[in-house]
Amino acid sequence: MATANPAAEDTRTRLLDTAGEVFAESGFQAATVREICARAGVNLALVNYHFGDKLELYTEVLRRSLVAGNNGVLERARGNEGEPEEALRGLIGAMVQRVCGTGAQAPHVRLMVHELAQPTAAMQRVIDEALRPVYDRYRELIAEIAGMRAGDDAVRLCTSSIIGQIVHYAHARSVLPELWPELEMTPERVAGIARHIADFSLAGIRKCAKKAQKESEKKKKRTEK
Amino acid sequence: MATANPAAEDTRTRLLDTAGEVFAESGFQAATVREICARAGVNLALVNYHFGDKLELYTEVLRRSLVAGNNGVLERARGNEGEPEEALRGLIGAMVQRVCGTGAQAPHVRLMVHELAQPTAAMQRVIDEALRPVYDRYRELIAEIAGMRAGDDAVRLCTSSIIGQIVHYAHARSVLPELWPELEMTPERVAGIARHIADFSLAGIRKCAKKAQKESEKKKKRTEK
DNA sequence: ACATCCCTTAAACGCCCGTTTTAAACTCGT
DNA sequence: ACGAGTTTAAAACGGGCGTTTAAGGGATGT
Repeated sequence: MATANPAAEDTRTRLLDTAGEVFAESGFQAATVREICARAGVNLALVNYHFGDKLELYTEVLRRSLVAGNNGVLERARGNEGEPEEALRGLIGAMVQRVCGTGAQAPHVRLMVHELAQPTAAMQRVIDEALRPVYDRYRELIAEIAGMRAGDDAVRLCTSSIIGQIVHYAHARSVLPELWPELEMTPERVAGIARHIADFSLAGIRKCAKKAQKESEKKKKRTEK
Repeated sequence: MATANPAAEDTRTRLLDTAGEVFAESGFQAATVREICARAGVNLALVNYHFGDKLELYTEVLRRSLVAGNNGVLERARGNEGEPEEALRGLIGAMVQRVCGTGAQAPHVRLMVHELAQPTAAMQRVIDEALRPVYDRYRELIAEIAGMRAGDDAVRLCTSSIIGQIVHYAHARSVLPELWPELEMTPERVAGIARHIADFSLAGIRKCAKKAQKESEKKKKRTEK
């Protein structure tokens, strides 16, 4: 056995990259092995030779995408320990940049959009490796800012509110140009969107915190009576 | 010609209803004519007899869904003219109920989710009849609340924030039970989600309004100098 | 009663899919 | 230099899809 053909790794990688693009465009079901191989400039049988079948190719694409996708998002928020508001801003900024970006990161997000619309067997892995860590990190930060516990319903609602605002730009990508024709995703615009979501959400979180405080005071009074 | 066979209308309707369910589950591409006919208990060829082909069946399903879907959403917000905040709360409540509802309205939303993930030729109709009216109504209300114009970027950002929060519950439907296992979509819970989004967003909108006011004052000062 | 027309049925067609097979080309240890 | 082992190429296979076709009911108007 021993040394593999040096071209083989190239072909395998090229196949993975191209598959990532095609799966990102069409989703797992609608993407075809023929399309992937044609675009990669490799033979049709290579998918089965290198990966066994279409599903394993997809799984490998998704695995690589998850590894590459999480790099930098959670880390960007780790830097500002002790300043939860700045950490939240950093996390929102990183995610918005990923979601709205038009560069190499776009396939990662579009893969997720398809996976959410039509989950495959790989969904559980996506949840555990990509979604839950981010979701939990948001809850931590929001709980700290609002002075609540990460398990509180109010914290979870705020978390959904923030994530919803961000991923909306991924899901609405195909219709936003119709509803907001002037919108162009320049770096400044992306930063502006992130700033808006952070400001908007911090105001919302503080409102939730006040509301919860009032209610707990009411409860206190009630028990005192 | 005159009187059509009464059974014909039945099968046509049954086909439409079943197709709505199947398309909502799988999307246009992944749904199969055979599955639809089998579930409806009708012959395979009837899709082509009654509708011509799969795409026209889908278009008709979508058309009916759009008609049924818009009924009540915008109307519920029309009642409170002159009180934009209450109108906004009503609009958010109606949309959340539709998105989170588990009843007959669920297919409508899921159709949209699939259409967004993988747009078909019917996308333009979806935008014009379902999305733009709601989007514009949000902009009107937000502009009124914030004291801005509906065309302002800040208003559009707030609109995306609100819509994003709401439709998040549609897109995340397949993963939310994993991330928030205790969540059950009881009517009270749905109402609570709507209330949260309204409170959260009104706080965000007011923050945006303040920010815009400060900036316009700064500009004023700058021009005075 | 019969002819008419709309509706339904069952079977088949052609196409594209994922996958497999067969043979040719290439690489590398000896 | 050469043959064993590995990688590529091309064609074909079986299956599921949307769609079509040709024939079979069944109520209706005369």
